[in-house]
Amino acid sequence: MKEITSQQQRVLDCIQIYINKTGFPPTRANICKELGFKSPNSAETHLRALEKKGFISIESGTSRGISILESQEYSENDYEYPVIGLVAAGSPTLAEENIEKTINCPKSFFNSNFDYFLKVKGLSMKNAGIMEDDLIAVKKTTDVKNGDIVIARIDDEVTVKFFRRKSPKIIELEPANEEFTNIVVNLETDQLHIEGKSVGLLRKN
Amino acid sequence: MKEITSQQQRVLDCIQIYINKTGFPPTRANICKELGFKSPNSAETHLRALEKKGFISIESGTSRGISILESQEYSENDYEYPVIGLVAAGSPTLAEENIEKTINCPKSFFNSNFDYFLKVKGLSMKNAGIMEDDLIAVKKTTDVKNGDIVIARIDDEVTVKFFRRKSPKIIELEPANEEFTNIVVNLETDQLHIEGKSVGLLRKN
DNA sequence: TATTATACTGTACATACATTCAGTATTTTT
DNA sequence: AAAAATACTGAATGTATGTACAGTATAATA
Repeated sequence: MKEITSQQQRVLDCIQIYINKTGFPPTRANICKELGFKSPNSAETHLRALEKKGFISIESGTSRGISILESQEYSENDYEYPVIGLVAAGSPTLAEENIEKTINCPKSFFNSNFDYFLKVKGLSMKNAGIMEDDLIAVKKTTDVKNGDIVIARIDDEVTVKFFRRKSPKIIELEPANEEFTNIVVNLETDQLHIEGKSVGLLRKN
Repeated sequence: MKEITSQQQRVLDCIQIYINKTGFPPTRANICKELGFKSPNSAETHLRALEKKGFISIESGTSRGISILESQEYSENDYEYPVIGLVAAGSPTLAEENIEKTINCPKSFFNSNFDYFLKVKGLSMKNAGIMEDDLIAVKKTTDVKNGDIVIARIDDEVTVKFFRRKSPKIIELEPANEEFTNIVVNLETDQLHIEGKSVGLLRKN
């Protein structure tokens, strides 16, 4: 794979974008229109160069016979899920400054849809198999049941715990680690926000 | 989305396969050749039916202007990874009878490439955050280091444990659970097979 | 029973497209 | 200093391709 020029990169991007948008590759004329060229031969020569350098293949005599090689194209069903660091203070928002990186995975990867990955700090849930730096797949919802692993926020403090409703007004957030104690929340005096619940876990080691 | 007929399904599959193979959709003539039709209009009418039922869209006047909607198409970078049940006896082979199901995920999902998912039985590694029914991403290799979580086989018994080399001839397989004891393997008297090592973990809850 | 959908063959044609040839100009490599 | 690569315009051409029209036949639906 030789070096690509900036103009050739523009053409390659144009092809990828066109495929993503339409489902099929562009013609020479399509590329010209997208990039402002006035002759189909402009596209043609760029395509030849890209083919020679191994970025694409061209099926000769075939309309739209371009395919991108070594492709980073992602499927329609995949999605770039943000990974959010579990900061002790503050709501885990999807604001850009909280996104550590993104992970590409199929939308139907876990049994339930989810909205983001939360990177775990600490070992308060270790007996539930949730270890430091594990990524919890979080579905944003307030609809949680007893025994669910929830992402809860009290004032500015965010934690991951089991959800246990003890009475209509008392909720306990239970860790899975003998070294931690239950957090008892009285809904009449304390503000409890359920940010979401865990629908899966991902660990890279 | 109305019901699809078996013949229309054949055409839809043909389109998907063609795209997977070439990178661009087929022409009417291509479909005819693949499926043995003798008139391009055979393909045409099927395409119209598929479009009417919402399976594909057709860009009129555009060569190869077919795109598959609500697509189950998987990207080039995705792969269907087999999920293998950890049966206490026998090597975890990729033979079809051992594959419980498959999971579609990007090839570069974990930090290292891997070959299959292993479904965990028992809690011998619970302190390492590996719980019953978790899926371990296994890379087939015999190149393991101290502290790696390995899939080891002694005779017909397969287990997941930490790998600890105690001396050139003694290897200990260490569980992560107080209720289990180390397995001491003397390479001179016992047959130890390292099937692979864990490069990640996936949990669906 | 009439109508619509399915499932084809076969012919024909306008146009969408790839592709070649002829130029011009700048930059990079040999 | 010559050759090759890059980066275009512009015109021309053969063919690849979508698509309409004319039939035939069977199964499903109203």
